[in-house]
Amino acid sequence: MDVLAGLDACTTMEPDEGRVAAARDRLVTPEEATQLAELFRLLGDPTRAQLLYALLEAGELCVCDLTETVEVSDTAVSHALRLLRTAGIVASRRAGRMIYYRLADVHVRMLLDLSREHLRHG
Amino acid sequence: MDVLAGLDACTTMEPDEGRVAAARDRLVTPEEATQLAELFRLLGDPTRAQLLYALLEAGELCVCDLTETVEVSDTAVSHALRLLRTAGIVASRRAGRMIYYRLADVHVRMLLDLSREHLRHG
DNA sequence: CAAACTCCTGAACAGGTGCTCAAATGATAA
DNA sequence: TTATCATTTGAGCACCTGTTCAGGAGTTTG
Repeated sequence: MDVLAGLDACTTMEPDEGRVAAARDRLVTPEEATQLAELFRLLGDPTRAQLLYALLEAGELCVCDLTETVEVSDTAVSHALRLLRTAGIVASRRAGRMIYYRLADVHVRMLLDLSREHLRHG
Repeated sequence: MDVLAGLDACTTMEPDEGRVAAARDRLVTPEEATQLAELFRLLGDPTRAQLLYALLEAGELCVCDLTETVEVSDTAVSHALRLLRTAGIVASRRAGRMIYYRLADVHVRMLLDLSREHLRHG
């Protein structure tokens, strides 16, 4: 594989506005990388990951249901959910004295789904 | 949205081997969730994330090039790369006294790519 | 009202993480 | 060989993280 394959392309092709724009879109600044790391960091804990995959399967679960899916106290689950909620990874809804959590958006679902595929067929 | 939408389906439809098998494939055990968390944890550090996105853009880079993309010492970069290499996230190749690193497989590239999209259009 | 239930908050602490420094390894050049 | 370059390794340490415990807040039930 050519070490500089991507960078050498300009010696064999004329500049192209479309490709240039696409390359600029691909660039990730240190600030963006840090934001992405923050997202991954939140997914990168066994307790939180189990909660998220439980929500991926069930759609929506209350804290007491989620507590049964992991081996920690309900307090630890609550702390974990607060981190995920603050980061916009999950959303919550009150119904009586129970609070139901769900994955916040389709991107999070795709991320969890793709990662599961990576684990099994990577 | 119905809280138990997924679970109630069996009251309105006959069992279906295809759907049952698909549901079983979707289930993530605590052990799998923990493995996935380990993957996310490794992506969840600003230094490592910057290195990975640099590799995503450039294809292949030596340690000295990678050191220029982050604000830490070459030693810290080496420690970070060892973690990623041990986990099978990056692969390395020696050429003279330089060692070139690249992303290990297409799944990692897709994961980084999808996450970048999440950050920008989520 | 009080009791019961679900969930959240703050404090404290053991354990883990990522950094730098100093030293070592492997490879090329003089 | 000796010197130099690129990278790795191990030690030490400041900082961060996730947990439990104790207590509080909001909601329904008797």
